[in-house]
Amino acid sequence: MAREIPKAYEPQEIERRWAQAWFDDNLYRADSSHSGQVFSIAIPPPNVTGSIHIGHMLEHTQIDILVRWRRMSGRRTLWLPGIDHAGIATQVVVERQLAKEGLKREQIGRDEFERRVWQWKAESGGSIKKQMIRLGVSCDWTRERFTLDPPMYRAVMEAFLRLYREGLIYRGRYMVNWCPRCKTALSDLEVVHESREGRLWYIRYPLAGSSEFIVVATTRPETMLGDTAVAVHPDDDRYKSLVGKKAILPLMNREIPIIADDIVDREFGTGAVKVTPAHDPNDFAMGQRHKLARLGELAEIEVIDADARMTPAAGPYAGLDRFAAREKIVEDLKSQGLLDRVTNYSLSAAICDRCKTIVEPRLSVQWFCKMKPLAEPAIQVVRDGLIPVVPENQKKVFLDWLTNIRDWCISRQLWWGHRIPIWHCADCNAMTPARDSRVEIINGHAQIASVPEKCAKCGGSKLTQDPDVLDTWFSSALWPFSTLGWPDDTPDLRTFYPTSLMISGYDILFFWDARMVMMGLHLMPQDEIEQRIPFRQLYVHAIVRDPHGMKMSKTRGNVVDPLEIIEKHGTDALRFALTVMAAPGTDIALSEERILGYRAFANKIWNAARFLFFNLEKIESAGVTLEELASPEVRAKAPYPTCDSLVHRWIFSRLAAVTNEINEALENFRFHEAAHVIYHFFWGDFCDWYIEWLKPQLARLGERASQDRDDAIATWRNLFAAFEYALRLLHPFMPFLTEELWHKLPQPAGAKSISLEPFPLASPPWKDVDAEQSVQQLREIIVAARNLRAELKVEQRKSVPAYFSASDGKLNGLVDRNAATVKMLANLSDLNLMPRAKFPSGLQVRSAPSFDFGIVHQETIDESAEIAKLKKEKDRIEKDLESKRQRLADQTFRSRAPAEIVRGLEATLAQREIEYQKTLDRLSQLDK
RNA sequence: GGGCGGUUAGCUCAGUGGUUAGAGCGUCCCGCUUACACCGGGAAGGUCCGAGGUUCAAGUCCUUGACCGCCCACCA
Repeated sequence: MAREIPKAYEPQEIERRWAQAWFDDNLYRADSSHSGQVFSIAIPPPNVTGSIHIGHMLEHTQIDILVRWRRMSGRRTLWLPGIDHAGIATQVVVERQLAKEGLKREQIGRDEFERRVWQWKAESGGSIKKQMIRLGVSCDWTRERFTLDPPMYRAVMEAFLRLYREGLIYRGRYMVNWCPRCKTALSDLEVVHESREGRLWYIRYPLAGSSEFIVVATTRPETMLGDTAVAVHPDDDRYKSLVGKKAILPLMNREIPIIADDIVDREFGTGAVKVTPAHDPNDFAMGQRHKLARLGELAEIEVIDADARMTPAAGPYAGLDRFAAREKIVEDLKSQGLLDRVTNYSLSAAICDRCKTIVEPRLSVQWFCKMKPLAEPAIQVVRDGLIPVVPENQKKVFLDWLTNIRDWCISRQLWWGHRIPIWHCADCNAMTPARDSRVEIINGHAQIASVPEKCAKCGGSKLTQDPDVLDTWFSSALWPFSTLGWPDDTPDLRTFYPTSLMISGYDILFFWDARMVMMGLHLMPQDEIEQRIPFRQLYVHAIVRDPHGMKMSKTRGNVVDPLEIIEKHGTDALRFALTVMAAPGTDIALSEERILGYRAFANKIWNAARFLFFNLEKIESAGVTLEELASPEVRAKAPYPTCDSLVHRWIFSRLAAVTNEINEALENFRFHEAAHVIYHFFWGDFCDWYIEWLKPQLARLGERASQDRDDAIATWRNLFAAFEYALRLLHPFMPFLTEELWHKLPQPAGAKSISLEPFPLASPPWKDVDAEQSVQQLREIIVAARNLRAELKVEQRKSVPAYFSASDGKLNGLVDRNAATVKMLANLSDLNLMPRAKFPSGLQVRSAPSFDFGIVHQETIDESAEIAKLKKEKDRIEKDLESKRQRLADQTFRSRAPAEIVRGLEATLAQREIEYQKTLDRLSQLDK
């Protein structure tokens, strides 16, 4: 048994050692072959390209706390880890690598490109896993998943094929968000809007056969080349007469109709709008409505291509970049006198979430998932509380989004991802799906196996697979069940689905959480809807901000790297800091000072342990072994009675209370409360009071008298038992520290980890109101004594005599019985109990409603300051008394408020009156 | 345009209608008492953003205003 422990807690080596041990031992492997209550959770899989950031740290900390707590509480617990292939992000990384070699992916081809990505993954993709292991997350690593692994690939194929056959996935030419840099379509969610200063150009469109103009306002003059109409509101008197007439499109000299449509806002600009069906979603819809197709091929004129360059249809501007074209067009309009005016206009720019390039609305052929039918059941389960959402206001956000949901563009023009299992016929253009979802492994990687042999429509054999891959979030949506073996009916799926809980950030509520609910409900086979939901609860956590509440960002330079912090202060300290600040629904302002504070907390506990072991030599020289004091069997029978057991009754009563508070807080995701409770218990109750109070008793071990000796042994046993019990309470929050210390205590043979020990659950029978009250009163008296000493500038080490007067005999008896402790903790040489009236003269006295406490004052006190202070106190009490008396005099209050409240107020008033009187007494003493 | 948060001590934040509103850090005073200076003891510091209202009782509930932040939206 290692008795010597270092003076300061140095977490680095200890944490690394335990993290590795937990991983190597497969300590958190979940068993699906037994019955019993289950707690399961699927990790929000970090991106394979990523590195652990502070958001992961928060998320993993919260999950790990709950997982450790549930596991210790006896649930069969699974936390399933995994990594996401992260389509665009990963592809970008490898493309950059290629660029360094002067290559583009098109040059090396799809197969070679995919090979390169896999190679990259093999080399660098493991770092995030290593980091997670280092964090000590209690995942079941035997069940680790990667979204492109064969079983997952197959699940994605299965989901796609089913939805396709049901008509919920379709292909078509629609307006999508197009990123000209990533060269792929994006879903609406992957486009973010940023407010930017822009311009509004007013352009004159000459009316055909007239010298008049109609002026339109636009933020995007370059699109005018693709205009096929001008639209006005049908009720707009200014333009009514023009509807049905033609305008001449400047620069292109094309005749376009003037149409009327309700969507036009009469207030905006001139009330006349140019219509560009190929480059604006509204205009596209208008084009459809007005069947501009009757104009033949001019209906949707694409003037901007996939690279955001002007197409041949842009005439003289062909080949120019979209923004260069804009400038030139404005120039040309100006020189032709067709630019009416330009105003400043603040607009919201649509930009690619990944690369921040301005996104282009673009017509293209894409795959879509029909959302309305999927959203309805999801709305139902959330609305009806089958999946409670915490904090609850997120529920509304969730439901609003689902209610207004639009179809989801699921195809991406990338090479890294799950390839769409559909084949196109070269002869008749019909589509033929894979025959089933089976996958085969080619070059070590999954790929669809059941390739169709001939076209389902014409029987032709010239089939080519659709080149697109699926949005990464499509596979994410299946995560809670694809990771458990779906579509097969596996023991894991039967045991752990629905998962117990989903914890994720509010930033991916729509990206991920909502889609998991929809897919789970639609694809899982069970009849009962509550068996199909992907998780039984949804906890939405906040984001971590910098010390001033600013969002962390690379450009601001205020990003903190959790791994750096961990190296400096330890994982436990960071975990605790994040936890104690994590009130549901509010963001966290994380500062290094705060982390330092919890590093100090870890050190405090470390040193409490150190104290326990410090005296072992003395103990052993007295012939007592550590096992006798702290073996599991001995601990189990605590608390042990002693001849003066007040403080023991008190600490165990506190433990009982704290146990209930922590369990209840965790039950309700009130992480900050739970952490707060254990913090103050350990530091305040256990270290500051319990240990300090016990010190003299512990020292009595060497004494000959058998009563003292027995008492000392009982005291030691209680101390160890309380400490070990508290370590278990703390373990989910500070896993490393508690594991290390727990192993320094005697443990049963084969005991592996504190994390597999029971978490204190059922309310232990230790509640002792009398002991809590008594210790509270003694604490107040000791604090009053210290307070008075400090005010009188009595030297800290100097022991002085004191006088004490209690308001009642009970308190007097309590102080009498505990005089030794009071004297020790307040450093008093003597404690004389006598009525206030008999206090010797020349004392300085401090008073509380229930007692007076006096010591001889050594120095003259600053009387005027003292008087000022007392007057302030007097005013305060007067105000308080007045308001209380008023309330008590109010008959409505007396008749309507609960009797308990009235009684409480009366009692407080009585106390305050005593305080008031005592304050007046002191004032009159000083004033004379 | 719609919606959601927030405004409480110098700073960052808790606070579940009820008796004298809390924490951490910071500040000030005193202490290296053999667990811990990553410590111990003590102290100062708040008309809970403003205005109305409900209630016996409001930091807490309602209405409204101001300011700050965020999300959503087919804001030419």
